[in-house]
Formats: sequence, structure tokens, C-alpha cells
Amino acid sequence: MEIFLPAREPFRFDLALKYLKRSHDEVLDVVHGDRYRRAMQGPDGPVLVEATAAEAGVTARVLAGTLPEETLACQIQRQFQLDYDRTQLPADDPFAGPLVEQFQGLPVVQTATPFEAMVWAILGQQINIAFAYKLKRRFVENYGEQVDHDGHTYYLFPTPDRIVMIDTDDLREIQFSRQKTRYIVGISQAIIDGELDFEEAEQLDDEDALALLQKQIGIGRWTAEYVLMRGLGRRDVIPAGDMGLRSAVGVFQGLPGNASEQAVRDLAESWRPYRGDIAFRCWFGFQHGMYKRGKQAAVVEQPADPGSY
DNA sequence: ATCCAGGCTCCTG
DNA sequence: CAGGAGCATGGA
Repeated sequence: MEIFLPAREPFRFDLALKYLKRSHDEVLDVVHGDRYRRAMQGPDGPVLVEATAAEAGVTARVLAGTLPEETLACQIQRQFQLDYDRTQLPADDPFAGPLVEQFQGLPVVQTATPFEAMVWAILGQQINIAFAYKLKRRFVENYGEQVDHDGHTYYLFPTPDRIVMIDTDDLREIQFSRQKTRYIVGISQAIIDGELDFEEAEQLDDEDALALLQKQIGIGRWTAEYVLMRGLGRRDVIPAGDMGLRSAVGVFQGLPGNASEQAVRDLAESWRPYRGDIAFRCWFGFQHGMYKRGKQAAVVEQPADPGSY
């Protein structure tokens, strides 16, 4: 089975893949050349799906297992925001403009599920990204179901049911801190108990959804905002407390250090209602060597060749 | 060794 | 209610 999914222009699948290639330790969103592959849960068990660029869109197919065509379409469409309008981003803004222009067509690449976004955000709290990826890799390889195809192993993200069964000492063993362990097991249990429901959050406006998520221990403002932005497709939510954003804004404003969270929020006011799109592009730019100190603030170079990281 | 990294909780004043 | 200490863990 193979289906064509049209994308609203501008859209660049290759840029999305570039974002996904940011770590060698990424084991969920696998990129082989120009192919995106991902294992996920289907109605009849694990499946492996693939997506590649096509003329004015994306082609999606199932490589292993079975999945209803509509489910496949929805998933890929959601992960790559194929139907989002990217023509109204703030092109004239001094900070956002270069990001809008240089990364035209880049969607806010979504995680396969909101749950995955939340766990990933917790893993990323207060540690460097490279190490966060290592933690995720060990976590996924140890506790995720696997799908073998073409001599390669693909992983599903661990489920809440599986996570609450894990001996917490085993998580310490793979270098999870006590807090991360507690937070991740906690939200897994909350999902099982129906206390935390992403479909419920889906129905709420940004403010209320953020408040709902923040009721969980370990989910502060940054994490909640991250989940809305990367897992629930909300375009106007920005994790302004983020170190990367604060650093980028600090460079932009010519400060000796990072900008404050408030300064990021203030600057982002003019990006409404696409603050999330700009924040994501800022991360992408950061990933590609923008925002180096010493450069004239508003001048942003053409992104350096990626793939090295 | 020292400081920092895609924060959070909890306790002060 | 804002601000900060304390936390927890590895990497540069």
C-alpha cells in the first residue's frame, strides 16, 4: 500500500528530515537517506511505516504489519504538519524574519504521540541534549517493542503500561536521575488511571491545556509548552524559559549572556500567532550554527552544513 | 575541578 | 506571590 499526501506549500520534507537527523542516538524517528521510517502501534500489532518526499507532498507506505490507510495518512500528515498554512509567518520581524526566509517550508516536526513528547521533554530537562539522547536511546532499546525489517531494528516508544512495571533501580542503572524516573513513572501511572488524558487536552485552548498538563508532578511550564508545541501541534506556544531560546535572543540583543525568559516572551509578542513556529526554527537555526557570539545580531548566516552532529 | 546543560519542586521573605 | 536554594547527573 502506498498513498500520496499533498502538502500545503511552502513545505520542505527534506528540512524536516534534517531536523530529525540531529543526533546519531535517535532511535525512533529513523532517517535513511531521504526516507523517514518509524515503528508504531497498529490495531493488529506493531507496524513500520515509511515516508518519502514527493512532488508537492509526501508519499507514505507501510513496510511491515498492517495499518488502515486513513490511520497512516493522519499520522504522517500530523507529524509533518502537511496541512498547516506557513504563508503568514512574521517575515518582517528582525529576529524571526531570517528564520522564516531561510527555513521556508520547515514544519514544526511533531513527535509520534503527545506522550512521547512529554517523556522526551522530561528527559531533556536540565541536561545537555546529547546526553538526553543517550538516555532516550537506552530507554527505548530496553523497554520499547521492536520491529525488525531489512536487517535493521526499529523501536516503538515504551507504553505507559510497560513503564510502570519497570524496576526503578533499572532506570537508575541506565543513568536516569531519581527525579526523571519519578516524573516519567508518575505520568505513565496518571495516564493509566485516566488522570492525564491528552485527548482531553486536545479539546482545550492553549492556556487551559497548559494548566492541565502542569497538574502533573515534574511538568512545569517549559515542559507543558514543549508538549503543546511538539506533540499537540499548537502553533502559538513558546517555551520561553528554554536555554536555547534565551541564548539565541541574548546573542541577537547583543547581551553578554542569556536573555531572561521574560525578554524572550516580550520579543516573541510580535510573532503571534506563530510563536511556536519561530521558536522551533530558532532551535533549528541553533542546531545549524546560527547565533554565534560576535556576529552582528540581526545578521544570520546561511546555515552551515548539517549532519556533523 | 568547575561550570553548565532544551528545569522542577519547595521553601523562604 | 516572586525569587532563589537545592536537587541530580553527566559532559566539556
